[in-house]
Amino acid sequence: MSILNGLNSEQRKAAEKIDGPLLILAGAGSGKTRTVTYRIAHMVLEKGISPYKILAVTFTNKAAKEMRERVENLIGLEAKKVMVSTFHSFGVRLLRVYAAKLGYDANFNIYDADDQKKLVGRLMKELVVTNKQLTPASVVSKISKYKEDGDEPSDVAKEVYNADTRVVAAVYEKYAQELIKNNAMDFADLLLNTNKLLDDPEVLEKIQGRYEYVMVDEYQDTNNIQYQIITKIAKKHKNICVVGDEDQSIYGFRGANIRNILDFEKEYKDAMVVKLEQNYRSTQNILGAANSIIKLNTTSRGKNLWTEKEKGHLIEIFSASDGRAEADYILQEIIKGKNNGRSYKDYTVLYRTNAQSRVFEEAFLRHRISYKIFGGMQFYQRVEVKDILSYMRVINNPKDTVSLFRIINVPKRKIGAKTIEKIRDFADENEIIFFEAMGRIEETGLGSAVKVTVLRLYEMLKNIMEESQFLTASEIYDMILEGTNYMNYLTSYDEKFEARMDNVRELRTSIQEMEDSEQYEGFISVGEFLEQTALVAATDDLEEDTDYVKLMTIHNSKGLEFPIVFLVGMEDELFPSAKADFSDDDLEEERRLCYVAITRAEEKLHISHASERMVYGRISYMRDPSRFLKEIDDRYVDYINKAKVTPKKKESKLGGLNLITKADFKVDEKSPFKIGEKVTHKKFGTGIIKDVEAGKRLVIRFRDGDKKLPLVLAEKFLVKE
DNA sequence: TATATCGTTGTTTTT
DNA sequence: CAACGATATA
Repeated sequence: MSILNGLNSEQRKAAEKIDGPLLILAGAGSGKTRTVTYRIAHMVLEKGISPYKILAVTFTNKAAKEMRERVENLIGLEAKKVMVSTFHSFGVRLLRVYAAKLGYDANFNIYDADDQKKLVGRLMKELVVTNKQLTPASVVSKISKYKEDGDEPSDVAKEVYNADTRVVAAVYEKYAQELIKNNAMDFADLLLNTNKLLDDPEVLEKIQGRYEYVMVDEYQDTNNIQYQIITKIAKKHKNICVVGDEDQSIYGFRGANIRNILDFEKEYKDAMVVKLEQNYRSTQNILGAANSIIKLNTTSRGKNLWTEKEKGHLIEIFSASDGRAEADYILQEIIKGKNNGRSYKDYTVLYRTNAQSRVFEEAFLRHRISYKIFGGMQFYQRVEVKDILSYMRVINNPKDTVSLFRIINVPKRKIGAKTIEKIRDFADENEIIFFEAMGRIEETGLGSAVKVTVLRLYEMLKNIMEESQFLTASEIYDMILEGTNYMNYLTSYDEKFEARMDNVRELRTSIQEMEDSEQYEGFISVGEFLEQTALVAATDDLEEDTDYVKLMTIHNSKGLEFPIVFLVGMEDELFPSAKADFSDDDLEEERRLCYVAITRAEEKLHISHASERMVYGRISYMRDPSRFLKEIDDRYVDYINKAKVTPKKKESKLGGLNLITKADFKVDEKSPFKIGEKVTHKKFGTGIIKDVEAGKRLVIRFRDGDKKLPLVLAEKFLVKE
């Protein structure tokens, strides 16, 4: 009697295939995690494979934790020996061991988007970047793209495409050097450097030798670097099992390459492919609606999701007059449900952008409905929390100037830009790090008052650093708060200081919780704590049993399921996003996102849209219902208050992108390219020609902005679709 | 060097 | 709208 009897025939087929490449195409709600966990259990219990030899990679900590727990339920404590990890934590773990091979110390800090922006901003200032189009954020995003594609600064420098590229290349090069100097890695580095490490024969051999069986979850969302990492590890034994669903690939903007899953069989000719098509989650109507939308995607391989469940409720579509009315409708539905024996925790609100959470938050607050928002402004990113974390980061890694500059004058110590510059110069001259230069402040020739404050800060930090190995993170937190008198500083920060103080206290609680957890048994080093905070994901702390309404973006909802779902803000230019309006690839990704949203619902799905809504603090009028709404087959939906037909007069929307209108489609006979045509560029991807300037230059709207291309070059680099 | 005030700018989506 | 940066003034 095999443990696999708990699976259906297809799931079982997948779970039994242990050796060689395996592709599991797992439709939404088809028992993917069940299959994978049973597969692991089968390997360990029935095939006698050592759990140490198994590596399972997921995208979020929550998914990793769930997988670990479910394997543990099946095989007990042996489960702890299986390496279940996210890509990023797996990378960090390896990088800590082999940091030196890449010129890093083991205690490197991890930079988030905020830190990246700060550093890039600093470098742009140093390089005197005058182009106002290039903001730190935009440059960071370009650099991240390069990294996701595996392009080094030198690769970018070779491709001297235009002035912008040259500037970005220069910043990128400095940025890369600066990261090493600061002993810090950004998110992309965690993967990129892991991948580099695996080029080292010693490391590769060790990893390949250890992990004979590799599994990857959510394979449709792997980027090119993650693909390389997995390919290298699995190369020796070829026991690679990837699980995914091309219809749920929603992270293209972050470098995810849907081709990884689509081309798996080409890459591994002897791969077994198993399709899981029975859905255990949703009713027939919900599945029908989801299927009617996704079949319009050209990247969909086509699958037939089916269920034994009943037809269930029709999908209710509500047309609200404005955003407020939309929130009220949802509020009423929840109150009604609550009176009929449902709980808050049965309800989830899904939206396209984080900003949309606000109006619901206000409604729920007014009516004392308990709720929790996942994602958005993360706890660890708040100013006051980040301040304390920055102190910890300096203590963990004195080379980290991004953190050091952040806190050097917080609380106010009268250390300004001038002083920092002088200390920096001194540090450069003497080839020491900035922090050590602070300790030798006497030699800098700065004014005596400022010297005293700098030295006092240095000594405080140095003190904690020296003891830090023996101190647990909460003790270090206490020393920082005491040493800086931070709470006192907060009282005069702004009118929200009380909430800020609460957050700082909550940080203490979160350290304490980790410290007390089974994993750490009372001691967590400051480095370990920082690592945790850097790698948390929005829904990692989602608790199924707590009775609150959950609110999150559709992206954050992936992999989760909820009894009753409100899919809100279903309007063109919001969903699909206005920024996805110009290319088919983008539109298809938005459609997949819509598919993900619909398939989260188990019993009932509400979809709503509003004809007016506050956007950027102004009211946007006559908003059209989302085109995706029209794509749902009518037999699955119930319009509970059919929208008033609004006159079709397209005004140019405030803020956001102006859509290309008919008036733009004038024809320039001389040019082989016409306005409105779709073109592909090998670097920028698909775009739409917006303008043909005097027959000389094309303005093309690509995914990451408008580009101007001289006709001569255009003929060389552009391919018409 | 700190603070006050004004103007600009942006918002997809995230490990 | 709100967060952030640039500029002026103490």
